[in-house]
Amino acid sequence: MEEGLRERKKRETRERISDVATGLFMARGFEEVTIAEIAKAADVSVNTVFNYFGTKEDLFLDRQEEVEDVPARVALSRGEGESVVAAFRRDFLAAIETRDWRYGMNDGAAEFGRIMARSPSLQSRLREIELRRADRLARVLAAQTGADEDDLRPRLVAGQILETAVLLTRGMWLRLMSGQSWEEVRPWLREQAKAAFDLLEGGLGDFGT
Amino acid sequence: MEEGLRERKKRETRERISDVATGLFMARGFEEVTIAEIAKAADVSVNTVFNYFGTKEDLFLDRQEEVEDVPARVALSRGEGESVVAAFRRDFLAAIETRDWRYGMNDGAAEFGRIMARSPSLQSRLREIELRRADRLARVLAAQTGADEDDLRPRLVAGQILETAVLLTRGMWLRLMSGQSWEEVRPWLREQAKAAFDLLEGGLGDFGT
DNA sequence: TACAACTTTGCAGTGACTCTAATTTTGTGG
DNA sequence: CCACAAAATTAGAGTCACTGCAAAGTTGTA
Repeated sequence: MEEGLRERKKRETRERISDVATGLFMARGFEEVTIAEIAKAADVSVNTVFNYFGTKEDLFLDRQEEVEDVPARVALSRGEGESVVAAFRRDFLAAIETRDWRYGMNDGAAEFGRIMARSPSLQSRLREIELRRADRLARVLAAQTGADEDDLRPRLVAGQILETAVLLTRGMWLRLMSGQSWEEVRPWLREQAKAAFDLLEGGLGDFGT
Repeated sequence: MEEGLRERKKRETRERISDVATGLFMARGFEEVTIAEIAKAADVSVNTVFNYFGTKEDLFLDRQEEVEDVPARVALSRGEGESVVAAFRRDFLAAIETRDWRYGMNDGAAEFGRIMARSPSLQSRLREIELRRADRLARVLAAQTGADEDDLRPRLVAGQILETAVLLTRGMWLRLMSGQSWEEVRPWLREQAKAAFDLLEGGLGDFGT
């Protein structure tokens, strides 16, 4: 299937807008940049920006949406007899070693975190994406375990696991943002991830007594 | 300490605005009502509305914010030797029997849920409140267990517990919204709550194998 | 080359929210 | 009871994300 001129132009325009926007956000922060500026810098009209991106937040969180089904895929592709928690533990610990961008561990992480931290609307949008991730994971788990419609457990399991991953990631961001290098953060993250998944696997039990 | 005329008027104005707004939202939905309408109906200027409520969402979620520290208090007031999970299980199961409004189990729950369900911005605001609840609970837990600054576990425990409560509540809302009576929903909620807290207490272990 | 389909644009809104400068209302000291 | 300060309310003008529509431009196709 050839990519015609029309398709190519559309892709290019979309990428140009996204790149220009990201550059401006990085330089000056999310709230401080208006869509009108982005449009002008990308040499398109404001309406064209909205043709490609439904909201301003989408301009920044584009790639997060793309990987909305990552957790569901982790659950689907786990080994025979491997528990769900085990699969996510393995995936997350591997991500630490490879600095997987799907978990926000790539190079720009500190800057990404700084921008997120200063914009409530971006944070809220990210939470939305995480919510959809959890819902999708829950559907996969429900199908795999044959749980019936009324059973909340698949959704609970999905929620617990993703909440764990989110909190680990948030901790990582905070440390990167405070100026620590990735090599300083990595051991902490490894250790906390292990503790977190242990807690998840073994339960909160008598925590706090 | 007397309540002077000024204080009384302020309180009355605030309540009038909040009541008028809630009434309009109930009748026509959140997005469908403008602040200008609310101001006119409450016989104040638009600016006065913003004097009392920072955002439109706050007009509806006023009471939720008031009880932002409920989970922290549950943790603080638990019995000697009682685990955190046990305390929340107890509190939640009790709430089911008394239809505690703090857990959204009061009479207007179905209508409340319907309005929430149709407004993404309200949902996002509620998530924010829940986030702050979890942060506050985490601080209490950290203090109680003497966990050090780097230890994510208190925040993880807080997150897991509140996520559980949120999902139980969401399930309840969905059922109430679909027309089921409270008497039909209650047994389901009891059962699911027990299962949920069991899962939380004992861990996800080999779920999904 | 003509025509249909699609993309981009301009224009005119709407509505939440902000800022500033009046104007009104309330508490207080003489 | 009367000024005067402090606080509350208001009007007015503006910003910005986002929407809807119709006109203009571009691309694929017969």
